[in-house]
Amino acid sequence: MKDHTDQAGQDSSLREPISRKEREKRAREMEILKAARDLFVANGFRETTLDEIARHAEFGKGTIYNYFASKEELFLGIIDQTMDEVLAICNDAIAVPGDAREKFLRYASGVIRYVKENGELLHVIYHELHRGSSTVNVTKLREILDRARRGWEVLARPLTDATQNRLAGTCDPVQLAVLFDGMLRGYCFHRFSIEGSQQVEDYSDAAELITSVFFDGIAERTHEG
Amino acid sequence: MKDHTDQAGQDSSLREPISRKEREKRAREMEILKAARDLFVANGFRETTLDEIARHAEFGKGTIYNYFASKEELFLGIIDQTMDEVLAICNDAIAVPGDAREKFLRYASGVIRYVKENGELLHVIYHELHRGSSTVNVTKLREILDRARRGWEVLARPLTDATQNRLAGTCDPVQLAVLFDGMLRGYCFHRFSIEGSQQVEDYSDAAELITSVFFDGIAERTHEG
Amino acid sequence: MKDHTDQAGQDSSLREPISRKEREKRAREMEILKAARDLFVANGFRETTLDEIARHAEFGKGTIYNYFASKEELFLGIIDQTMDEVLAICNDAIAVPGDAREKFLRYASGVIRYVKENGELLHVIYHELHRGSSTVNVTKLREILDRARRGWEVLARPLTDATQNRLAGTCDPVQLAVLFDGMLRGYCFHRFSIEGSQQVEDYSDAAELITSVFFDGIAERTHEG
Amino acid sequence: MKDHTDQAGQDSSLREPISRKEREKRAREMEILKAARDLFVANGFRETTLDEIARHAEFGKGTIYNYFASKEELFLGIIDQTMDEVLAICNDAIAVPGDAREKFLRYASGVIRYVKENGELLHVIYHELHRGSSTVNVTKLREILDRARRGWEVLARPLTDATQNRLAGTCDPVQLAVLFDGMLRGYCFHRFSIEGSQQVEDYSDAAELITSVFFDGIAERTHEG
DNA sequence: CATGAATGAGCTTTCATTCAT
DNA sequence: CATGAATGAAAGCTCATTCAT
Repeated sequence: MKDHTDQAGQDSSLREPISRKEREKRAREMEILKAARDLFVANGFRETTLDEIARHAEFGKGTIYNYFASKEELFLGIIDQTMDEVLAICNDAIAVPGDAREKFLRYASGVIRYVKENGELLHVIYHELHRGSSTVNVTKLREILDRARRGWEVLARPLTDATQNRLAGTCDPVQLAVLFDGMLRGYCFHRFSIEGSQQVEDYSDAAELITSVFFDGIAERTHEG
Repeated sequence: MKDHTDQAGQDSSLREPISRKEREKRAREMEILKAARDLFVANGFRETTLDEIARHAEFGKGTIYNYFASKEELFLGIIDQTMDEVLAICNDAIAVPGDAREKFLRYASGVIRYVKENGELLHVIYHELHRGSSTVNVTKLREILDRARRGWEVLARPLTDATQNRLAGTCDPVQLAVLFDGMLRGYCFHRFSIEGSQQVEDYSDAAELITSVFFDGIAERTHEG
Repeated sequence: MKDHTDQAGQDSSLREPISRKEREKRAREMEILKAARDLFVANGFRETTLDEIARHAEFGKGTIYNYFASKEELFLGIIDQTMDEVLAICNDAIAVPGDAREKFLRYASGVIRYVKENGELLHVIYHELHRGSSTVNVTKLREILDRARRGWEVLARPLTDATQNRLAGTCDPVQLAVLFDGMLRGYCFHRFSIEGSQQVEDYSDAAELITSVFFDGIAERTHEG
Repeated sequence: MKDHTDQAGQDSSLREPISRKEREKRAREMEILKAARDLFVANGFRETTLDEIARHAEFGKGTIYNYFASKEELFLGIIDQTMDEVLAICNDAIAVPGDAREKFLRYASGVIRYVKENGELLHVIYHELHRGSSTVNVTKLREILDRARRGWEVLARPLTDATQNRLAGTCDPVQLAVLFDGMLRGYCFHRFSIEGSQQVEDYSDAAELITSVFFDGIAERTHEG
């Protein structure tokens, strides 16, 4: 049995040849990222000290530097993580069977749930991204922005079809995806930050509303019938 | 005659009791605000130092403190200014004759122009507001958020009318205003920050697009006719 | 005639050759000294700002500099004043008819009253004097210390007489004056600063006690009779 | 045997559970206190900068803050030290066999030696204490003053006995201790600060003189015999 | 002369980063 | 590798002094 387990371990290691050491290293890296993320979300990037991160991650301060070359790199690691997660939401949404409306509905509820759980992480990230912080590797920054763009491109895909989007051909579908995203983020910021409603409510209504406004608009259809 | 002159003097002094000194003081205060605003927009609040502000404003560091009790107060001064300006855009938009669509179109182009000129000032402000930076006077903070809300309420007014908004009665018009604002800010962030297109283009197209999406949605009207 | 007038002027100048302007100047100087003294006593020298002094003296800050070249000079002015007052107490005491004990009793009550009225002024002065503050003109400092010494010398005078002081000849009378002064200042510091008894009490008891200890000691006279 | 050794090890660790690290930490803390004390004595508390302290202690500025939360805390640490040392002088004096005179003689020479070695530390401390610097924790301040009082109470103890003190019953013995202390401090201030005689002289003469004045007074005993 | 706005050197304190253990 | 004490550059802020009015 023991051998078998080992072999199983080896099998998986054939795909990802990760030794125990390597696995532990990754695990510790994740723990650090988790701790830092919590604090960045709660207090912002500049406002969070490495002492706090180390204490919260239950590691020595020096250890953090064995995993991330600087506080900035640590932040970039979090952005990487986040970008992956957001991209996953996009891909998940796009995989939903049905028309664009259903895919966007899924995206909307995915994002709202994510913001509810991760707070202003996206806000903090965009804030830091925006100010091309002098120290950040410009290459790295471009790469991150590219990944953000990729999310919108994924969302834009169903909108290229004229049956899904009456504006197809007249305007950039990515643009439209950006607008949808804007509504979502506007909604989240208003609801979670300004109004601060933290009670666990159903937010599928909100997702429905936003999707409905996006696809149908709010105007009375006077010309119908 | 003497009385008359005196009274005339008093009359004008009632309207403009502002001495040259006072005027110069105000002017310098505006210069400082302008310099600080530039830097806050470019680099964020925390990342801007008072030395930089002083240098950029071409004043001594101490002078800044003669006008604003702290860096925080200076920032609050900028927020005040900004809130006034944004509220002015709202009121200007609402005063446009015609239906809600025309008012929102005006608001959209107003905001886009404002962001083009002032950069991500709003973004920076919301970022700081949100984190309720410990030192900020809580009363002051609430007051600022109230003023933000007031802007949305102004915008929401034309949406309370069912002829303007098919959703009137089913959802909060302020919510809708927030969504519209979200699209606008999403658009601006995408265009000015991410893509960084700074060339002076016409952005009435963008305003039209956003307004159109908001009122008519992007869906094909298959059921028409 | 001119000479004469001048001389008369000089003569009277010893009494009052002082023009209105000069008189007003002196008066303003005194006002500034008074205001500064109040604040130095209350808060110490370093802790008192020139803004406070100007406000309390009801003069512009620049005006202070027309009368005193620096904050330090202002402080030296106060020291001058104080030294004069303390020397006056010494001289007043020494002029009392009777033996040394009566003179010292008068000195003691004079000092206690002075400290009661002027608070820790002497303490503040000695504190600043002691640390040969780098900026203080060394000549000025020596001069001040000389004046302090002069006070003790005045007090020491009646102690040079062997009928007044059994130790005359064996120890320096100035030393003894210093010890008496030490008791006085120890008493005042303890009573006014440590215990903080501010109620207007009679302090002739204290003066009597101190004088009595100084002249008679506290030991039981077992060998009397 | 093993247990025994272990236990022995534990026993000694109970008495001295101080690791090398801990010992070194204490040693560095002492070094910082020593450096700060030197400078505070020489220049006063307000006039000493943390840069100077760091330089004189041969530590980085930040290191000081690893040991003391603020300049104020550092000063309080010094006060603690000093109060302990002064109290030790009191207790040592009181433990001397013999009558009050012998105890006070010991106290006098102890204080003179202490002041000679530590300069006007006490003067600086009292100066700061008195002005109840706004930031100082009031509780801490009261505690310090209580400790000062305790020293006087210790000294006052032998004076409660009527055979030692002809004034017992008529005046507070603590008061008398304060007067003795005043003479001592007056003497030290005069000798070490004003006159600045730094040569290593014998000062038992001074202690004798002060004690003699305190117990016997300086008056000629005309009524004797 | 009186004034007080402007000034910048200098203060205390924080914190990302290094490195000896 | 993990650690956290040591570090000093850099931050926000104060205030004695100057000088144009």
